[in-house]
Amino acid sequence: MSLTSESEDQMVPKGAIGSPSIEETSGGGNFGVNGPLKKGPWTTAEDAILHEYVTKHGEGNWNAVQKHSGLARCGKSCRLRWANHLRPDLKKGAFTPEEERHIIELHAKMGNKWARMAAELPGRTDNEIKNYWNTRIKRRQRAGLPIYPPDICLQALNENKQSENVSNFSSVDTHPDLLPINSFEIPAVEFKNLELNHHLYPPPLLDVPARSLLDIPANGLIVQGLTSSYGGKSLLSAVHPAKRLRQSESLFPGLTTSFSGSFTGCSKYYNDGSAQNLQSFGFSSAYDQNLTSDQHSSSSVLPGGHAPINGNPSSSEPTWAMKLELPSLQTQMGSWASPSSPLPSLESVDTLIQSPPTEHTESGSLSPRNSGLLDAVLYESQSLKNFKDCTCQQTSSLVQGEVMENSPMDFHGTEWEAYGDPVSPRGHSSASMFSEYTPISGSSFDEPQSLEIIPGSKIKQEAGEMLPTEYCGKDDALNSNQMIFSRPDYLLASNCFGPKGDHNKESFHAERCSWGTSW
DNA sequence: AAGGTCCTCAACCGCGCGTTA
DNA sequence: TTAACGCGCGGTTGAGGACCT
Repeated sequence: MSLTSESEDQMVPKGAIGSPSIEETSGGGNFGVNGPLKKGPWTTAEDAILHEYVTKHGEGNWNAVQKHSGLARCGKSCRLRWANHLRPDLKKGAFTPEEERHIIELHAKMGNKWARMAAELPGRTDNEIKNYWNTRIKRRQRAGLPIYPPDICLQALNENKQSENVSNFSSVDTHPDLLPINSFEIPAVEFKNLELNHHLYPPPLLDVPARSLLDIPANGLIVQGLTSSYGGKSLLSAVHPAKRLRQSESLFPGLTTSFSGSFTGCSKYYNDGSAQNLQSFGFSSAYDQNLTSDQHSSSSVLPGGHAPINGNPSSSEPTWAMKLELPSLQTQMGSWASPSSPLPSLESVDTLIQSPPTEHTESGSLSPRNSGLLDAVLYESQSLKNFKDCTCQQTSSLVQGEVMENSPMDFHGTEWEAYGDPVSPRGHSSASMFSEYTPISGSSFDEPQSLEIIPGSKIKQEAGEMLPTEYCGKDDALNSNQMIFSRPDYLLASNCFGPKGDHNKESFHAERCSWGTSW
């Protein structure tokens, strides 16, 4: 589908550089110095003009290209064409297996940071990578396969842990901005939205969307930000600012919203009758205790100042569930597999679910954090204090929750099997799902809990005992299994989107086997 | 062979950030 | 201080080829 192979090259006469004679089918109402700006596929003649111009004048100042080259293309279009097709250092052709592998690894670490990924793949463009990934994702989702191979999960986990060691949570003490990024940053509103919008998702249609939702990585970016100052930027820099403002606003303002209540819709939706469990699984209590105890803190804890600014009108699109953001495994690794960031990725949820406006979005107020003033810092400090004060309560409440009805062993045994049924809309206990998060949510900053003491870690260990080693390779079986269990898709799929006890072992095996052949 | 569907990917769009005047 | 501009990024769209019935 080469654009330059088009036979309409004549549309732009050779030697048109400097000539305003390029016009023909102008796509839109935009006008440049050369008349209406053209849109659509580039012709070889246009390519030649652009190439010549850039060769002569260098890259940059793309609007000048449009002005001086005679191209009836906006600077933006010129830049894109050059970057994606004309650059001399571009590597054409299909991705090599090595490149594919690298992309997977990079995505596990970075999420949808296409430009960054492209920087790691010489000769490849962000657009190429993005298209490749999206295609690949669709394929795998159709096949009901996991997005990441276990070894990459493991690798991402290890890297994430390393980076965590470099900048561990001690930084919280000195970096108030990081404090907010903790396990309590749960997009309760998102779940609320699930309820609000569940009518959009007739159970039969859940398969793909649910899968997509689940495949979302937790907000690894959060961890990333915490642990490795991704790209030299601060914490949430990895999260698209636009999204933070346009979508996330609605994520957190409703932190006072009972998580259980929010998820009730989900459980109800999936007809697994786990609403009760959800309500008591402890997450809600943890949330409520911590967040509702201080509404300000609920918004102040929002990383990057996600505090609601308004009703977030832009996030009302009902298309939320169809988004396929595949979050970074780092997210998964960090947020799901490590005690430090236990909760579902804010970004992933954020990205996946464009929250419709809710009453919560209005209930929120600007977080003091956003002010950048001293009081914000003080406020931050207070929030931290409150957080710590609540930690014990939360933890205990979690333990006491009905979720405990699910013994770890029981829970994990079935969950694992459930993982193999990625498209099963039917339910598993949502409560059990949260049981994994819960422990983490109750973790304390000043207690980088060991795996032994956090329920989540215990779960992992048990999971590892139950998992077939061949899935991940003998040596890494345990770790890989841990990874699997830390995967958001696994967690969600097994807990929220299917009734407990209703598992598809065939699917599981199919998926398990797929790892060895589909990469 | 024709029609329909799926898939790929180039290109566009909207947005935010940084710089500059 | 702020508005304008340039740029880059990520998400989405749609044309066209491939495949299927």
